[in-house]
Amino acid sequence: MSGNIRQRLRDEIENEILTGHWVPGHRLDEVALANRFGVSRTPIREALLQLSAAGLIEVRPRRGAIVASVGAERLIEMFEVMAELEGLAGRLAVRRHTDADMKAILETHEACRQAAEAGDSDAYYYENERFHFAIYHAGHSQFLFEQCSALHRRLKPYRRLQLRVRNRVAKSFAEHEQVVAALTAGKEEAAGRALHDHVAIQGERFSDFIASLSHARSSDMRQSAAAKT
Amino acid sequence: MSGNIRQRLRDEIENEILTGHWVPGHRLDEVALANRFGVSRTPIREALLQLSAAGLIEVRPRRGAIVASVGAERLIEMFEVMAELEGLAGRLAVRRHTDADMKAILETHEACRQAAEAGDSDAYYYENERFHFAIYHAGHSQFLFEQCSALHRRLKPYRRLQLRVRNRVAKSFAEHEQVVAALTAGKEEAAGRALHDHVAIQGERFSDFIASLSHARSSDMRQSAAAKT
DNA sequence: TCGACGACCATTGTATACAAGTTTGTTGAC
DNA sequence: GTCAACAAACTTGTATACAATGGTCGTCGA
Repeated sequence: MSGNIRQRLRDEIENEILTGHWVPGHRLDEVALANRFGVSRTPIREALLQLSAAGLIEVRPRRGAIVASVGAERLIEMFEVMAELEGLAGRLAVRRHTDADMKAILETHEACRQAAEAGDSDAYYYENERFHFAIYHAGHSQFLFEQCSALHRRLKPYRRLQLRVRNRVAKSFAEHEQVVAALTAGKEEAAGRALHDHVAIQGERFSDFIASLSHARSSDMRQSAAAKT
Repeated sequence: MSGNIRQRLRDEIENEILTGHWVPGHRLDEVALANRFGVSRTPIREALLQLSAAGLIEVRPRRGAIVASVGAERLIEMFEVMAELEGLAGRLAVRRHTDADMKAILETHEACRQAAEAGDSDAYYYENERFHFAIYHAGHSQFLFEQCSALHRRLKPYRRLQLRVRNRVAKSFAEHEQVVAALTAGKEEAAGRALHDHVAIQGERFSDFIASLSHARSSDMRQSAAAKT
């Protein structure tokens, strides 16, 4: 139970950020975190530096670490890259999937269907994640799997918010159906395109979506600034 | 001149790895590095952890850090992803490039031509890098630029080795010509495909290439093991 | 009353000390 | 002679102390 402490800290802090519990711009106080987790500053610092290397936080020399703020343009860029990688994963999945891979994909697809029909966006959010990971896995490229996973996790909070938009769950599932159809038919290009568009469509709608989000954030910051005084 | 020490250490160590000065599997001794750079273990550890987050080294709890060994399959996977991202960068460059972007691309292209005609593979290696970065830049996607840069740097040593293969420089330049032609003609898909294939072709040839590389490495290790006794 | 300069305090960066674990070498027994 | 077990030394992980810097608050002057 040593050496894993840093790992645990990294995961906990990462989780706080990815769940949106800490707003972008939120300052990460080393001593406060050390007290909270009952450790010294050293492992905290090491965890923070790892997170900074992953791009989740920004460390400004002598001025502490803050949760990285992801601007609208950058978010769109990230979805753009994600779309490209998902497309690749889809094509590779068609070429390389085993029976077990396809079984896993179809199972998660069915779980998505149930969540979608129940109108349960939180359940859909969870099953959707499993569906995509099943496809990454079926591509049989460890590196691509890691890249996709990292980006997927990074975009998690925004994806979750978007699923709450009216009808988005139903549309998302319809897109999944196309993906599955192409996969089972063994149509490489179609599967790639379907997955690409499935992700890209989310990025494309973000221009206006972000506007409301950054609005909410600025009110949050006003709130926390007021609480500080 | 503080807080940059860690950055400097990170870059120095990263450089040692990327230039192939330290073989995969090489153990990174914290005190040795601390002595070498004239600092304490703390900033060394922090630099190492950042590198581990970037995937350049592996840290095994209580057992120290080693230079990550990149297996043949993984290397091919990385080129596969790189090809995909370069393709995207090419297509975006067609859509979004400014006059200055195109000027930069053509300039580096000409520099490549001169190096290729001179048969100077080292110069070509350098100019080739600038050429690709110019294209990443022309895509006007900060995130994509970062992803491409990181992967490009990561694959640097292998690319350099490959350029020494007979005729590879000439063939590489011929591929660049196609890329430039598609870019100037404004053909998005063609540019994307040309760049994709330009990178993918390198990965595809690695199966046999790696065999000789790992052979050379094992003889290196025998050598260093002999030197140790 | 507003702005600028200075001092103090809070927080980060680095070093060192201490604890815990892994590896290696030596010794003994089979 | 070889294998195993124990011990010591070396290496990593964590805590704490100290140094350095940036921000903030207060005071003084215009």
